[in-house]
Amino acid sequence: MRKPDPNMTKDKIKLRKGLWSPEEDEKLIKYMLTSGQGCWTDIAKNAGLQRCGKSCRLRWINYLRPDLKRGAFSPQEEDLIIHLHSILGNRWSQIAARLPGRTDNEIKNFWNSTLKKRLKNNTSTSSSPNDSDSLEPRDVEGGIVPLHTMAFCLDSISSPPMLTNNQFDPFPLLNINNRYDVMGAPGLLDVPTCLAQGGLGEAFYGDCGNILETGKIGFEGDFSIPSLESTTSIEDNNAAAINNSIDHRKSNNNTCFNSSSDHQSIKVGDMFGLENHHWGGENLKMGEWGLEGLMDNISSFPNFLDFQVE
DNA sequence: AAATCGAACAACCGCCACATG
DNA sequence: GCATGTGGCGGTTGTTCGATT
Repeated sequence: MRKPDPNMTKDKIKLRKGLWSPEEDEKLIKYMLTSGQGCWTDIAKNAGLQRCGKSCRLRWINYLRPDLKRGAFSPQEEDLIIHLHSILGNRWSQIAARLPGRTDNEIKNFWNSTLKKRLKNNTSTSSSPNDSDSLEPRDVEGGIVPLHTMAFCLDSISSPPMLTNNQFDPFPLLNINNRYDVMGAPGLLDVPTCLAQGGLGEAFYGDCGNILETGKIGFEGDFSIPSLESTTSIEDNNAAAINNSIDHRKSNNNTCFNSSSDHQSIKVGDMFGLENHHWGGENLKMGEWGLEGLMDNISSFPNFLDFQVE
């Protein structure tokens, strides 16, 4: 972490609360995309925002970040959320990490407002144990947990795409060369940590960020992600992401996930330039209940390659 | 047209872990 | 070891907006 700023308490100004205005959004976006470095308190100050750093961070992560996908959840995403929740419980950040372009807040809201009720209705007659807010993971041995889902979640990504010098990287968590994070502490986060914290959800470029498929893990269906190298350069992606970030307040009608034809499938190994590499450095809190061990078992699970949406 | 209600979403709050002096 | 600042997370509350009456 960063050392405390001794000036922090001196010039206390009245901090705004509540909804963000478009002007505030614009300020934050511009600052983040031009010089988004430093701790969030500094960012808030330097961007000319009368907001606390925490508020800026939340606004950026949940709403302004260029790689966010907006719009309704697809049936595949819903299914995945349900599956993941059955395994992970209310660990929204970890669930979000497995849903590219989605935030924990978004998923949490979706769960609380929609899925929970739907499951409740569906299970009101069957009294399925799956309907719960329990933080406890389901019993894998009982065969309820879809192991293929877990396999999708936790397969490793080894190395991020490289950017050349002076390229702005709106997703610096992935930039192993620069190795600074949005919060601005150089080298604060190494890549495995980034992936552990941000996970796949923050690991993909493009405004759609559809779910990956690897050589080992894939989906049958509409899941794919745009290739980094296929149709656009990284700079193009960044520019598009910037534009998208500024524009998406006006039109939140992305239809990602709905059209597989728009995207090319990509293997993670290709994407990151490595094959058959398993990254095992995630300091998983999940390990609290033996998820790592679970994953070891999953790799031998016969059907874990397939994700079938009923 | 106005009032009411509920769903969906945005943002805040409190807690915790971690880094630093 | 302690105090402090910061980031991250999950729970909760507040706000907006469309549907219904």
